[in-house]
Amino acid sequence: MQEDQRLDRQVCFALYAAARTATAAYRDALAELGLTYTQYVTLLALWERDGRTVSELGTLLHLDSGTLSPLLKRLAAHGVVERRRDETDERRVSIHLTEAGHAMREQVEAIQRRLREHVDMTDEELATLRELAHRFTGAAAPTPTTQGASQ
Amino acid sequence: MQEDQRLDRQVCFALYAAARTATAAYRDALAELGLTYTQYVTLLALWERDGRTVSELGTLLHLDSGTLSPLLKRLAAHGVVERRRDETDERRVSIHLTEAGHAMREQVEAIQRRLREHVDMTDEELATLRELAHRFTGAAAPTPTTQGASQ
DNA sequence: TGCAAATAAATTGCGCACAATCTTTCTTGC
DNA sequence: GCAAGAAAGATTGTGCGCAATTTATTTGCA
Repeated sequence: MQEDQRLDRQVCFALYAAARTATAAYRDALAELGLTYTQYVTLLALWERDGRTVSELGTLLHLDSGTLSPLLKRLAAHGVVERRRDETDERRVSIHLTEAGHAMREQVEAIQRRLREHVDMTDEELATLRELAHRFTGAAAPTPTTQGASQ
Repeated sequence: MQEDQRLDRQVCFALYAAARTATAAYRDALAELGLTYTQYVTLLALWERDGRTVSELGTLLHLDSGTLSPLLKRLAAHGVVERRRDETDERRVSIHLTEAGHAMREQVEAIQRRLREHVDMTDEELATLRELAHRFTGAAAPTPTTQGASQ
């Protein structure tokens, strides 16, 4: 009866499906470098600025320590990053790229270029998709229960 | 150096973040019904057509039996669906909504309406986002290694 | 100064996602 | 009819993603 309830009308489902398609597209190529998609975006954040704390990465990637702690431990075990206790604040742990971590950047760039070519959409379309997805993230993020559910 | 490598330039990361924001927006409301987001989309698929097999659900939701089998077992344990061995083909298992499963539909509709109101984007913007995300899913889905990586 | 509250990470537990494997049932080619 | 292969679903194992809790450290304030 309610046509708005159909699966193919749902923006959220479209995003859910697209996001998993995106990570799937990276999967095989990243696996050759021994990386998962989330580990890859963590490296993107570190290439942009090295030495971030766990919390900073969490804010940027929208992930908490429950996800990042073991993930960073695996990246460290893999020799890609190094974890350092902050000397001025012993609660903090800063994450630093190793030589191997820096070296991966070029290979990842090649992967990104290859995947971009594989997607049959224009730059404009992808830019619009990115912008709208970004706006959606901002618009839907603050939980509705906190904002106006007291009534 | 490569500005295209920046996190906020990545379409995939925008989708990854937006999808998690979307499921997060549903989380609390669905939790009151005892549902997760993936269980919810499974119900959407069944409300549209009841009695689907595990494979059909898998095709529609882009999920495999490794995800669906335990998920459907939980939905069944929760009294929302019922699993039936197909009599003509004993390999198949068809999933049927229970009375409780049908009854949930209205409450879910209310949740959807409430969340829609909470997102400060126009119908046109959301429609464009949905369409582009859908196209992206189609465009990026066939793995690049299968298509043209033999060179 | 001292102690409660806040903050940063880590840990635990559960539910996806997904690859890989296994079991059961069906189809097929003969 | 029967063996080989395919198909459907379940199982196992790993890595997120997130809530809830725990531990360690720092801050604030009486």
